Amino acid sequence: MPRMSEAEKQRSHGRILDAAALMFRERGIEATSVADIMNAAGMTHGGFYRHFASKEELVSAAFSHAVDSVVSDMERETTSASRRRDRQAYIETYLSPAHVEDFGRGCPLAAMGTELARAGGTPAQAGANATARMADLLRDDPESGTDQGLAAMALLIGTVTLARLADTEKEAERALQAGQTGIGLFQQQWPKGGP
Amino acid sequence: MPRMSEAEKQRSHGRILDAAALMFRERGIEATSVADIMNAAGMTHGGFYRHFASKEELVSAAFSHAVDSVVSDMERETTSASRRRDRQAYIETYLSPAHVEDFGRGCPLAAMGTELARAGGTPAQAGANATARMADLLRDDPESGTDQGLAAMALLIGTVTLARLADTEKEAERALQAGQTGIGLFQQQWPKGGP
DNA sequence: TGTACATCAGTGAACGCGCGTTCACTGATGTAC
DNA sequence: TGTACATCAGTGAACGCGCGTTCACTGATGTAC
Repeated sequence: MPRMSEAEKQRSHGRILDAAALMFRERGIEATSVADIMNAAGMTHGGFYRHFASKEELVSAAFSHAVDSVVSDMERETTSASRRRDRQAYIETYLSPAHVEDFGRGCPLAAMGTELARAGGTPAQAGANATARMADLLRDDPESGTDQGLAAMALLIGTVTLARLADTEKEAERALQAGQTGIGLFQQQWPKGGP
Repeated sequence: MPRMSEAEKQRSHGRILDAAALMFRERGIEATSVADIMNAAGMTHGGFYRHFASKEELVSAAFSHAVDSVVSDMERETTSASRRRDRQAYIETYLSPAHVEDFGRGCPLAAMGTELARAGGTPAQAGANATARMADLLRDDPESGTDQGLAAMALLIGTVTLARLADTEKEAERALQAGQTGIGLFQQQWPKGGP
């Protein structure tokens, strides 16, 4: 059957990235094998190394791919009003039971953050970039410091982590509610000053 | 050499638990093998199953052991003044560069939370228990709702997660600073009411 | 208190298995003339 | 436009390796008399 055309190869590449971005978040990096991902992408494992030099390289690429898919829509907004609307919608989705249940399509930092930090190197760097990108989008005002976005990001990640551990839906909802209240406080009461 | 006395066995059991609590946090659960832990505890891997029925059982036990070591001192405090002092000291230590660097002796939820949630079953239940325990200790006032402790816990976990991803010390410090400011807001401005 | 014996904590080889990676192979693609 | 040929995307078997778990074995411990 091989060889495929260049266009076909790029399509394969995209399918690998999509599958990896989903499965790494769903099951974790260590628990997901190269063969698992290639199967999900409709290929056998042997072809993997025509696309990536190693699993570690795929980890960075798939993580950044996942971040793009979550964030790039918001980055395109131009007016401050539409940005604010997007931000509110994002927070609402983030702190929803659906997000708690769906690791695979959820926040890449919440799903992979700790594993990336332990991995160090390129994967951790991709994580640091994502942090900056997402914190900037969550930043509420030019008047509040950049820290406000960072704190909001931290609170969102921590809240979803706790909600995912809860053994009942009710406890998960309580965690989400607490996170929501906290975000509200950050938006209304964060000390002004600093760029 | 075998067989050891009952007292000796209990000491071995403690060493396995200590090693597992350290290594699971340091390297992650999946990345730590039963043999690694037994070696660190000064034994060979074969004896493991005289102590635990499976690796999963050890995960729950070691996690709870880690939580105990972090939390039981605080739970012993009786007066509300000494509790408050302990709480402040705990938060300060939590949001320190030392904690960011030291996975192994740090917060078990920050190190293992996501992995426990994915594991489900007993490990996730142990995580849920720990959440309740720690959130209760972080709760600032009888006047603030229980949610305040939960939000504080979430912010702490998220902050350390982001700080651990940072590629420079300066960025890590910025995350910790943002978390500190957020905690301050929770303590002073959290809406009153609720049990 | 002394003796005979069952128990069982820890050892180290072995089990089947799946991992990340390599490689000879295939045949359609893209290129040179 | 047609032909000859090098390229290389994807296949599937194979590599060495470490995993969680099992097991026959050992000898000190704890127990029964």
